[in-house]
Amino acid sequence: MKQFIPLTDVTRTKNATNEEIPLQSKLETYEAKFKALADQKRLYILHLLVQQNSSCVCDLSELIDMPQSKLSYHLKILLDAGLITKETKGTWSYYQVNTEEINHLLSPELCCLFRPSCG
Amino acid sequence: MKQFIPLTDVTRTKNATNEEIPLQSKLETYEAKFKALADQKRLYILHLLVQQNSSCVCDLSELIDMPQSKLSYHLKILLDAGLITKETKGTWSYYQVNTEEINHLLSPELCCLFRPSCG
DNA sequence: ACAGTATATCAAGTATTTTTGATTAAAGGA
DNA sequence: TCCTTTAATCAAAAATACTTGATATACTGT
Repeated sequence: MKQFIPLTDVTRTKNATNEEIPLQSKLETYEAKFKALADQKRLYILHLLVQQNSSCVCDLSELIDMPQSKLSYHLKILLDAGLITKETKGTWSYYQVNTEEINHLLSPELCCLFRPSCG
Repeated sequence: MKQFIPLTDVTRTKNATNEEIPLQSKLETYEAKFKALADQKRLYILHLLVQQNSSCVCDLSELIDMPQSKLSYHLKILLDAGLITKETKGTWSYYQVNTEEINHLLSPELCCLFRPSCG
């Protein structure tokens, strides 16, 4: 599995050990993040997750009317891209939007789509 | 071909005729835009375009070392998503980044990747 | 221990996207 | 006019991504 690199580390242009991050690896990271966003179903999952604040797969599965295996597949893509986080409690997996990451990536007006209050 | 809808019309939540834009059609628009960004080659093309300010296909083709037909294919995807604009002069097609659209879509720090000066 | 629930993963099939090389059309210059 | 350049499009092949249904694992409650 591809390792999740936080956006802050990419936009800063230098990583923790003060080395320049080459353009190529920046583009790879962005590609993965935009790929994760490049799907209506996943955008809708993000939208639902924000409104629920935190939700397990089975609850989401009913909200979005999507078979469990399909939902897990899409959640994994969002997770690997660092756009959501996962916390496991017993057999349940609770997913949450990684707001900080979304804010680093998207414009304020677009982030709005992923906030509880506004449309 | 899918019609380009400016982001402003989507984030405003109402269109010109004051009708609510349903979530579904917003998500469709975003999906198209993120799909266009979800590719290393296209991100690099955007990056080059910003630095050149304006460039024709043949010049870009040398900069990026990519066959012409492939480049035209990717440029069309960016164009259809409204992320770049095209101006034809004789046999030449000059492409340019649609800065306004990029600014509406991406965070200020990310937009930085698509500005002449910074990284 | 047993039955039931939650979720991840797998393999196969399907669909979509990308690449490639060729062709076409339109414009410029000798 | 004829040759060259520019760039869009096309069709086929190759590569990716998504869907589906089944299976496996781990936990819950009785």
